[in-house]
Order: sequence, then structure tokens, then C-alpha cells
Amino acid sequence: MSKKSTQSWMVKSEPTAYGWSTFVDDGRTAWTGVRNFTARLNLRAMRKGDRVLFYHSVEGKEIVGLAEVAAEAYPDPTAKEGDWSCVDLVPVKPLPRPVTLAEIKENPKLQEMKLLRQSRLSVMPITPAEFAEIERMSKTKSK
DNA sequence: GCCAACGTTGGC
DNA sequence: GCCAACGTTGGC
Repeated sequence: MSKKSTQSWMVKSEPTAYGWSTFVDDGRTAWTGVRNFTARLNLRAMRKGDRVLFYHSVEGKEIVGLAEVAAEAYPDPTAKEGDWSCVDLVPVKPLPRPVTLAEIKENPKLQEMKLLRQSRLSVMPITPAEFAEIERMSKTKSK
């Protein structure tokens, strides 16, 4: 039998539009509104149980929590035209402390992250090494 | 099919 | 508020 591999991802959201605390209050949310082909590809590659880092863009500019894919890609009900997808996410836990964009920029191990390389992408894959590093940072005091 | 113009995102 | 990066659109 084969062990299911768990992929890691990151989604970005402006906290004024939809922040972590609202997400926690909701308990579950459909990640709708993505209108970018690369992001759509990533949404469709998500598998139930995959880990998803939740990043606050514009205000905060930090990774605040961990979520999980609860439902794989299905047609985005908010799309009036075009072929767009969404997934369902559930919050798992807040990070012990947020990991800021500034810290990520300073970490040599995280220089290849899409967050830095392609700042406009709102749904992106995270490598296992990057995920582990972010997890480690979140358990360590910021300077 | 190229490329200039324009719109959007998101950091600063 | 500005601007860089990037995606999309439309003229040719």
C-alpha cells in the first residue's frame, strides 16, 4: 500500500477582505474568486488533506495560520462566466506566532519561494523544505 | 503572432 | 500615494 503524500500550499488574502479570524469564525470556507490561470492550476492540483498556509497580504504581510483542503476543486459558484474553480478550506490552527514577509526575505532557505518570486500569485505551492522552515520559524522567537 | 497600452496586485 | 511586476486586451 502506498502512503499518501501531502502537498503544501499557500493562499493569500487581504485581511480586510477575508482574514484569518473570519475564516476561523466560519469554520470552513469556499476559496472562490480566483481569476488567474496559474492560481487555478494550483487550486485544481490540491488534494483533500493537503496543508495550506494562510498569508495576510497588504495588511500584516505575514503567514498567520495553517489550513487544510476539505474539498477538492469544483466549479466556482461566484464565476458568472469562464471556467473557474474553487476548493473548500478549513482552519487547522494559528501559527504559534506569525512569520513575516520581512523574515522570509531575510532567510536564505526561502529565497525561491513564489511569494517572493511572483508576488502577484495568490495560490502557490510550497516545497516540503520551505514548509518545514516556516514551521520552525513560527516556533522560534522573532528577533 | 507581436507588442503597446492598460488594469490589477501588492510591497514600500 | 507611488510604482514595479505581471497579466490581459486589442490593433496591426
